[in-house]
Order: sequence, then structure tokens, then C-alpha cells
Amino acid sequence: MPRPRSEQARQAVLAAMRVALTEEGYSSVSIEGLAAAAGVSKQTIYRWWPSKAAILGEALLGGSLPGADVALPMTDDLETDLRAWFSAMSASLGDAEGVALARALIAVTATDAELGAALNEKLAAPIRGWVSQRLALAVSVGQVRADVDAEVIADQFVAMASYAALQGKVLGVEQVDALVGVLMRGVVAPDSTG
Amino acid sequence: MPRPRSEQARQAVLAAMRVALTEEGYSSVSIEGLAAAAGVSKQTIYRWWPSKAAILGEALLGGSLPGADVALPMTDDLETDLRAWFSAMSASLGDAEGVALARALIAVTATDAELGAALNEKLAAPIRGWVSQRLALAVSVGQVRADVDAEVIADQFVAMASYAALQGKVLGVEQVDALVGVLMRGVVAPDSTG
Amino acid sequence: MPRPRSEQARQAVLAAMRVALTEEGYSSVSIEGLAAAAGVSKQTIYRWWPSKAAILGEALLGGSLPGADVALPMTDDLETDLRAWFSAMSASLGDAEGVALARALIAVTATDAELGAALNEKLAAPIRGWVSQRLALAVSVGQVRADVDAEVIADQFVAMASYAALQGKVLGVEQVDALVGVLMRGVVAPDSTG
Amino acid sequence: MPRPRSEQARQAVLAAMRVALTEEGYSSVSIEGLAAAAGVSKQTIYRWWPSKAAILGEALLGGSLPGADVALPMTDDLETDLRAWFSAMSASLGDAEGVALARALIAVTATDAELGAALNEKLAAPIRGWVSQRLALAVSVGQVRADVDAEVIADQFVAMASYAALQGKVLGVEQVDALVGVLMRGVVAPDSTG
DNA sequence: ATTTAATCGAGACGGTACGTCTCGTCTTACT
DNA sequence: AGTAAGACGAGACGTACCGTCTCGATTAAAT
Repeated sequence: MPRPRSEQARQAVLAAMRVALTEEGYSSVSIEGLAAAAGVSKQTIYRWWPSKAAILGEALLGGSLPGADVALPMTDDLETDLRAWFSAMSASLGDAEGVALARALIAVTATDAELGAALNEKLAAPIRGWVSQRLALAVSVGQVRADVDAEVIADQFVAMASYAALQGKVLGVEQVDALVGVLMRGVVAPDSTG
Repeated sequence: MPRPRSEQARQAVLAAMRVALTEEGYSSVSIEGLAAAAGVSKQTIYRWWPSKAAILGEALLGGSLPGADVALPMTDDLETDLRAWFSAMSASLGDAEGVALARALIAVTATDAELGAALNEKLAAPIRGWVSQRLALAVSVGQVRADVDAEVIADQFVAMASYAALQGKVLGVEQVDALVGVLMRGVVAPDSTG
Repeated sequence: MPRPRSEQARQAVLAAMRVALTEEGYSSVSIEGLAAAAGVSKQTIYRWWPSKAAILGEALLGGSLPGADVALPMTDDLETDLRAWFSAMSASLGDAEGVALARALIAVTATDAELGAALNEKLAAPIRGWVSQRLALAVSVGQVRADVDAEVIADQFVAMASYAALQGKVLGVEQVDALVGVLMRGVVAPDSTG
Repeated sequence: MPRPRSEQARQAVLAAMRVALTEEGYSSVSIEGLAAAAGVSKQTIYRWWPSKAAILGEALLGGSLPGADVALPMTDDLETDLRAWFSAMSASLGDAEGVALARALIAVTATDAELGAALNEKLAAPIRGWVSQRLALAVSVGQVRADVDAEVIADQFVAMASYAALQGKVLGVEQVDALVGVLMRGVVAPDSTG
């Protein structure tokens, strides 16, 4: 019977969070600042979100995360495809906005593990999707061993990219090449008996 | 002529930081709480450290970081050595104290990039050292290709471990095995033309 | 066609005000608390009353005020009659409920002068009535000078009683006796030339 | 050892309270408003005063209350002296500032009975002083009966004046005359047997 | 042996933000 | 049209820390 929740207020808060995030950094974002920027009262925020982390979660889960929209090419050269894609994704995560988002994601994970897991999953899922799809193709044409676990490979990329973003680095070409090279061929000498 | 800086006060503050870190988490540590716990006045803290991050830095740089003291075995089986070592290191980073420290390290990196780089280097250096030494041995006996960059491999381990610690996970045996397996042999099919 | 105002809701609000008044004190009574206690929506209160003071006014004007129901005896001893009556009235105003009501009355007077005047009149009118009646009798039998203004005397009693209630005091026998004595005989020495 | 309390801040708060009191009325005075007006932080107020009432108490106890500075003339005509003095005192309590102070005094008494008693005593004491002094003189020259209790008379004036101030009234000449007349001569008929 | 100057503890200060409370207005569905 | 329910913008509440600023007391080297 009561007046329904104002969708306009909700969107204004989430938008204010997204803006404040890249402008000030997560830990400098204040609820009061958010309320003022969104033209909303504090109580309206506290009524609907239990914490700053929850607002961030909703803001990010509802929008798009950097890295997700970079497509993995599907030519017949797996290594080149991976290099091109990982370079692009790393660059996408490494620009100003990407670094701010990555750091916020990390900060909120340190505060609220469960929400952090959800956001990480949201970030990792499309990457895992791309890698799985690409590796399945490579397996089907016999380029890749059938027993390879695509998730492990995808996690490697995610871990590497997030580790770099945390430090505000964009991975260089050499690093990308070296990483992809190792993942492709491993370290074992070709004539080794293992 | 003036009274020299009190080493006792300095140690008390650093110790209080280390304790507070594992008990409350980095963002909940307050300068006032630190001062009270250390039996020191706020001014004494502000006189010697510019920020909370700086105290953390000094506290961690002066002590030992988890993971550094885990030795990489040097038997003649590289893969088994890596698995044993990475399991142990991951476990060392994954206990309560390790996770708290890792998260603090990540949080402070997000705040103060320069200090974060120093702390990361402090964490990564011994790992890089172990991996370099072990791979050099493997190369010398022909188990590993000579063109492999030990740093890239070491970074893989660090990135994976810190990514796991951030999420409060301890890497399971399967994940360790899979990761080491991929790093050892890559993904390329043995009969692939590359 | 339209639904008429709910008399039940009105009574519930007024009753809740009377209860809250003695339990919390006027300034601690909140409209929201009143609405909750009365099982009524806030809007219903705001539709019918412009302010908390107005609710109080209606609640008190509709009920009985302490002190009004104490009859002034009409024996042939004026002084004894006044003492007995004023003692009883003062006690009636001095119990827990009486003090709460008197304070609320005073507080609302400080807020809304017009309403305060109305409530004061409601409190003072019966007292003035009693005193006028009793003095008229005394005048008629020649006990009291004919030029005495009964209103002034009545106001003395009201002022004294409200001043005592404000301070949470019940007037003692000596105070009542002294006051009545002075009002009866004044301060002038019997043999004074004036 | 720490920095001593700032007397300047204390005075600024008390002054701000005195100003706000006459401009807004006691219940509309907010701690935040006081802090802003005084150029002081909220914490400084909360550090030193437990409540708004306590600030008011200190502000009023430290300053002068209206009515106290009106001298009671000491000519040889007691009735004229009392009329002149009570008129002046009533006027002093009845101007804008006087009414605001009287109402604040009443409001705070309703909240904090002990403080209210102290403030009332502070208001009543000089009045009692004047009346006692004047009556003692009148007794010494045989104008007033020796058994008259000066406190009871003084309380009459205080009660009447505060009752009038509460309602925002200034007592008119007739009322003052009638009141003083009754107090002087009582109501008993001159030829009454009592 | 004094002087001198930076240290120390304690904690007051002006601020900012917290999370809660109530205000008075409004919007909705129900009766 | 009146009502219960409760969301809304507004703004004060009392608390926690921030980083800065006195204080008086302490403590070593330089007089």
C-alpha cells in the first residue's frame, strides 16, 4: 500500500557511486557525498543499502565491468589470438577508469568477502567464457591437449590482469608474449623425458 | 642536544599495528587506537609517520612477510618440487594471519602505489629468488628450455597466490597441480605443428 | 459519498496523547510515536491537527484538568474553607499525573500563546468560579470588603499553584496557611495609619 | 599536561546561546546551530556540557536575569514603593527578551528539575532580598505586622510575574494596584470579627 | 652544573562523516 | 474522500577519528 521505492532515486545513487568511484577512489567516497551528489536524503540510502560496499556491488553488477567486452579472436592461430586478446583486455583494465574499478573491487572484497566473490565472478565469468570457447575450438582441431582445464588457464589470465591493475600497471608486449608463450608450451624442454 | 627519538615508542607503534592488523583489518585500524594500544601520544605518531600506510609499510618491511620463508625443494623432480613448494606457500598465505596481511598489503597498495610497489617487491623478491634458482638448476640439467624467463614464471605464482589470498581462499591440491602442470607442459598438443 | 472522518481514530489519537504525556513528558512525545500508539497513520494526524500543540489542546480541552473538580467548601469560616480547598487543589495538581499535565500545559503555552491562553482559561475558569462564589458569599455576610476583586484573588491561587507545579513541588501546610493568611489580612499592622 | 580548556570557546558558546534564545526560542535552539554561531566544533560543546539545558543554565547563571536589577524604593510609603517596583519588574520581565528568558527558564525546568530549581532560585533570590529588606524596614517603623513572612510575600510576586511572563503579558496598572492592595490589606472587612 | 632544544604523554581544538531519529509531505492501494 | 502504510527530502542528534595545536614534564648534548 505504501508508496513504492523510487527507481529514480535508486538510479541516481548508483550513478553517483560510479562517478565518485573514478573521481575520488572507493575509500574516499562518503555516503553523505553520495546522497548530496544524487540529490537524495541519507535515509533513503540507509533504507535500501546496508553499506557502501553494497551500493558499489549493485552499481557494478548492474553495469558493465571493464575487460568483459573484449572479444577473443577465433582465427586459426591460437597463440596470436590469445596475445591480441590479452593485450587488449589488459589495456582495458589498465586505463584510469579500469584501475579505479579494479581497486574498488579489491577494496570491497577485503571488506565483504561474499560480495567480493560475486563481483569477481562477474568479472571472471566472461573471461572464462571466452577462454573456454577458444580452447574448445583449439581442442577440436587438435591444437590443444584434450585434458587441459580451461578454467585454470582463464584464472591465470584473470589473476595476472588483476595483479597488474592493482599495481596500476599495464602489461607490456613482452610480458604478454612471455606469459602466453609459457602457457602455450610450458617450461619443459622438448626433448626432456619429464 | 635534544632528546633523541624514543626507539621504544617506535617499536610499540609498529607492534600495535601488526597486532591491530590481524585483529581488526587494515581499514578499521585508527591512529588513535594505535596510539592508545601503544601507550603513545598521537603527536608522537604524527611526528614520525605521514600516514597510516607508512606505519604499515614500516611494520611490514621491518618484519617478515608470509610466504617468503617457504623453501623450494631441490630434488631432481622439478614438477614435484614446485607442487610441494607452491602448496606450502599458498597455505602459509592462506591462514588467518596471512590473509589479513595479504589484504592489508593489497589495501595499502590501492592507497599508496609507491609503497605498494615496495611491499610487493619485498613479498615477490624471495619468491622470484627461489624460482630463479630452481629453474636455473633445471635448465642446467636440461629439464627446462634455456629461453624460459624465470621472472614470468615467478610472477605467475605471486599473482595466483595473491589473487587467492584476496578472496580468502587457500588453493586446493587440484588447482596447484593443474597450475603447475600447465606451467610445465603448456597447453599445446604434443603432436601439434604449433 | 465521501467517507466521514473516523471518530475512532480521533479518540485513539487523543487518548494516546494523554497517555504519552504522563509517561514521557510533552517534549518527548513524537507524532510518529503517537500514530503508532494510536494505530493510526501519520497522515491522519496531519490531516486533522496542525501541530502537536493542537492535539494536546484538544486532548486537554476535551477531558478534565486537575484542580477543577475540587470544590471550595462553603461553611461560615472563610479562612478555613480557603485553606482546605487550596490544599486539596494543590495536592491534586501535585501528583505525578498533575505535574505532567501542568508542565505540558506550561510547555505548550510557551510554544503557542493563543492555545496556551485557551487552556489556561479552561484551567483558571472553574477556580475563578469557585473563588468568586465563595467571596460573594463572604461579602454578603460582611466578612469581606465589598471592593475586593475576586479575579485578582483567584489569579493569586492559580499563579501560586502553577508556579509550584512547574517546580514539581506540592505546597506544604505552612505555605498554604501563610498565603491564605496574607490574602485574608494583608501585611499592614492593625494600628497602622496606612 | 594537555592544552587547557579554551575560555574563548566557552564564552562564544554561552554568548551564542543567549543570542539564539531571544531570537529563536529555547526549543528551536540546536547544538549544531550553537556550534556554528560560536565558531566552535560540536565536539567541543559535547566535551563540556551534557545537554542543551546545561548550556542554558551556565549562560543564565553567569549573566544577569531580568527583574533582578530593579531596585525596590525605600520611601516612607510602602504601598507606593511596592507598586512602583512591581510595575517596573513586571515590565522588565515582560519585554521581548524577558519573555524569551522566562519561557526558556520554564522549558528547562520542565526538562531538568534540579537545574530549574537553581535558575529559579537565581531569579527569585534578589527579589526575595528586596522584599525582605523593604518589609524589615516597614516592620521597624511599625507599618507592618511583625509576624509577616517576607518569603511568602516575595513568592507571591515571583509567581505572579512568572505566570504573567509565561503568557506574554505585562501586568497592567490596575492589576498591580489590586494585587498590592490585597497583599497590603487582605480581604477581610475592617469591622469583621474574623 | 646549568642551559637549551627537541622529545614525550596528554588531550583540547575545528572539522567531517558516521548511522539514527523524527519531521512534515507525498504517493499508493484499499475501503 | 478517508485511511493505513510507508517512502521521500530535510536536517539535528550524539559519537568517532581526523590532523593540528598547545601544555608541562623529561632528557640528553652543549655550554
